[in-house]
Amino acid sequence: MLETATLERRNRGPLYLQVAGIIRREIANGILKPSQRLPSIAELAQKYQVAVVTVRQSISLLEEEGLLLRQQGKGTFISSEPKIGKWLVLKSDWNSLLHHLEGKQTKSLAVSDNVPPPAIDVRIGHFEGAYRFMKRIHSSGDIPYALIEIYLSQRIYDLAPDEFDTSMVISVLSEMKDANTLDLHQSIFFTTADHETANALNLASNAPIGDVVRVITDKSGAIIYIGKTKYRGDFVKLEFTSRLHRK
Amino acid sequence: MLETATLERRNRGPLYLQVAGIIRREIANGILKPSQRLPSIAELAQKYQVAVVTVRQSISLLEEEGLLLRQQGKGTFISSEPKIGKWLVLKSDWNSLLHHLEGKQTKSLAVSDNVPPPAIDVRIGHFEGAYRFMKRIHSSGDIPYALIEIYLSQRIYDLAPDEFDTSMVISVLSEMKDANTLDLHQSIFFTTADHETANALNLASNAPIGDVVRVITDKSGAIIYIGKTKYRGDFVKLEFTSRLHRK
DNA sequence: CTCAATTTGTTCGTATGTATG
DNA sequence: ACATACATACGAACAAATTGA
Repeated sequence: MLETATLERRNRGPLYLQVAGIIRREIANGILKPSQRLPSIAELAQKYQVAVVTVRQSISLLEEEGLLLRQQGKGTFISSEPKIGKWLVLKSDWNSLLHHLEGKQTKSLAVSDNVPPPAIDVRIGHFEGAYRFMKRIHSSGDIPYALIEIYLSQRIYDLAPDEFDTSMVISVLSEMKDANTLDLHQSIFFTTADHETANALNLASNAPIGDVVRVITDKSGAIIYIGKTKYRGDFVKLEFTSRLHRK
Repeated sequence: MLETATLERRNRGPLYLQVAGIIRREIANGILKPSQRLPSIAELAQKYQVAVVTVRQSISLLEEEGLLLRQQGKGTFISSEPKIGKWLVLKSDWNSLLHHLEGKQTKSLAVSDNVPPPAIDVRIGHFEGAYRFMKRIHSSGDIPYALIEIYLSQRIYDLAPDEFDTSMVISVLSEMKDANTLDLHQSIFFTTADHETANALNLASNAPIGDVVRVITDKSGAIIYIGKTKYRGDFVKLEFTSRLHRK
């Protein structure tokens, strides 16, 4: 009885896509490096316990994507300039959230006033009245890398509507008085792109994405900001840095 | 012009799996709530632009997974106790990393001494000599939720080998002198399970996971710890909390 | 230079799975 | 439930390019 090991024969989609996914990820993560030679197709087939033809199909797909280069008689090589594995690094502490706009564009998709706040399954704080809703896409160069839904307390929005409309919301918030009494809560989920996100970010509907929910509360515990951001998994990495201080 | 919208007709696997994935995700994210009634199969087919039979196939799969309950003549309902969407919350700041072991088990998979450090593509710090390698699985109840590979500076390990072998490494580190001069760098990637991770965590090979790389440096900038952790996306969420302090 | 070994490329055939009407 | 079309997975045979003995 052969152990199929890693690959799911049922319910998880075509084998050749699973194999392609594994190799694609190894390239993205730098395990396979540019110009490096892949094991022969026969070896890969042995490794993953699939037919040679199936591996070939995976390889063909990755070649179309520009990640691999095949040479008859020589072997298969990682492209010297794979368009993958170049991470957009987002440092996600308070200070760094502010200046991450150089070379990046924001496009507004939707806006509406006096919206009820979304369900937040935590006891982070309490809601206050109505919120202003804004949906935006962030791009870096040509590449859309995040889809964000913002709920900003209407009370806060009305303090500086023009600025909130044209600038990054968190950036504007940080310029306001009492800004240093605000708390930032970030929840990170690892999931796959839904319908809308896949469209907006030009992804397949099962592509891995990061779902980050940011909630900002003021010193009274009122929730003044909720931001739900979906990041492309193949392009974005988040970074957090902290100094140990024991309690 | 019909909107195919979300679903990929090519190269992304069977339609019924894509549809099942969408519904599964909506349950996990709380968009569809326990005991709630699903739209009729005909409506779903209309919504996703696929054949009725295809939706039926998706529904059957989710019923097998225990997420849905079908009642002839009434409709399809979200299970009242879906085994999904109940998050294991890991607070990932320094203090919280220490006590996150109640009700959780750690199993050691591999250990080896004097290993060269892995490639770290950053200028976080400098390596020092050899490292001790440890591979572990963390479980909560019956559920394995993380696979972690640890590289601990051999110099540090030799200070308290027994404790590092039996306890959580970061926890032991924090008990050592000069602990409050240590810096923690966390990088978070959104990706899909590879071969080994899928096996270890009992996942399909393309399931979404979070890949967190933690690097700890001492005050001289020496890298004393590298931890590469892969978290199950369907079970783990990370939380970060911070207070705004403007510079 | 020739030959053998290796590796990818191409083309059959066949069985099963998937999607639709 | 059935019929049809297409996709997926496998194995096998042979062709073409590369390498090194």
